[in-house]
Amino acid sequence: MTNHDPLPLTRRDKADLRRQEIIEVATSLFAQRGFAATSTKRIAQEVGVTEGLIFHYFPTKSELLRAAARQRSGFVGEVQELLAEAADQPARKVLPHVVLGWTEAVHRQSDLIRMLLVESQTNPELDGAFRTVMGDTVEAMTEYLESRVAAGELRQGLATRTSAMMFFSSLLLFFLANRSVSREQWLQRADAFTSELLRTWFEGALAPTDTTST
Amino acid sequence: MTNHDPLPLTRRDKADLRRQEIIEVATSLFAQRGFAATSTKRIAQEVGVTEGLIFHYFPTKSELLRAAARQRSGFVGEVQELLAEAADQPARKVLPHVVLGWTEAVHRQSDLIRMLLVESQTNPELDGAFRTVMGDTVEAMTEYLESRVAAGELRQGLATRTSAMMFFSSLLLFFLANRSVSREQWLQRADAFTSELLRTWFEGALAPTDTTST
DNA sequence: GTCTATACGGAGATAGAC
DNA sequence: GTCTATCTCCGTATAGAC
Repeated sequence: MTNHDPLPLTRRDKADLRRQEIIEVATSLFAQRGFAATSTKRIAQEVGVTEGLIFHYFPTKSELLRAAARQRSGFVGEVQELLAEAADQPARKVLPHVVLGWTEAVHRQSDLIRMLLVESQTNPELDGAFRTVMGDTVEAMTEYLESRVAAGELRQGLATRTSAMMFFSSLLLFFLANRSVSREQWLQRADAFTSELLRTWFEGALAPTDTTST
Repeated sequence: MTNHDPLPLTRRDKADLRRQEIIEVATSLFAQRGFAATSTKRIAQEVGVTEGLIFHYFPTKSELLRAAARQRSGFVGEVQELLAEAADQPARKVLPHVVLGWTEAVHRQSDLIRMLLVESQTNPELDGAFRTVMGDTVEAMTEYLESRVAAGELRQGLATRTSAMMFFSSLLLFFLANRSVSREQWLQRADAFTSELLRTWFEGALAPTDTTST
């Protein structure tokens, strides 16, 4: 039993893999068609197993949704890591990289994000999950911005949390608005959008008060 | 027929009213529970009629969704009006009012907005409706901002469309994040959020380059 | 215009063999 | 762990009386 097989796939391992596989397929379908509009039969077909097996792993369809929503840790971890690397570095230098990295993280976890966003609007249980993702992400960014205010790079009295929310919101809607474009187009637009967003945020929208007139 | 009754409720009028009533109830339920999770029976109950009558007015449930999505004109008109009033006036003066007005418009049409946002993610037909709302709104704001650049109030080379998207995104997510708070709390937060957002956008995040040192 | 009655299919879920 | 078979209910939609 506990000997080291060449192919170390115990029954338990196989079960875990299948479980994970079901969760991933379900997440993808929930994101594309919505939870209520996705039948357990369809999930089973896509996985390549019988409907009964779905209920072997998950007592109810709702339980499967909950399990799918619990994957969120991946995304939050990714964005926090990006900010951890940036700590103590000047915003002008690292934010372009961080913000673009966020956008890519959203893109990579697009199924999960869309499922959370959509289902959280109608499902009180997922509401918490979405709020956590948003809250943790915004919190991490807020702290970084605060540190740059303290370092003197950013303005005293800057609305750091509101700024963080603004970044999060803009990136999320950018993602929603561009979800159907090709990979290259997407990268190009993401780069243009994030750099314009950052430049505006850094420098402000007002024309310089003309002290050194023409 | 064409005479002027004291109570001018023709059969046609009554039918139109009922139709409208069904659309409104449906919009509300679709927003709260999602399209797929809302049964025609439930809609009928809420309206106070029989299920059969729903199908007298709308051939299919999907057709009812389409009809509900077509109400969108109200919201877009409202935001465009706000900007029309603001035309040629300085951004510093009118944008606080405009942005707060947007937020209130979103709030007033919250069912419609949420339904569009959520269902557009899974329904290709509604995708167009949502994009139109977003596109028209962003376009109107972009034009106004351009005019303020031309007037010399805002910076040359300002990313006007990206700025407009930023406003739209931030307001939408503000709305999603605060949909369950009380009316007073909501007004208070909306006021704080929009004024912080605007101040940051106007003035930028960078600390002033210290030419007049201490 | 509105209701009653009903057809029909597909949904989630269970039992039990292998 | 996986499949086959089956149950039950509820969903959308229709027909026809009033």
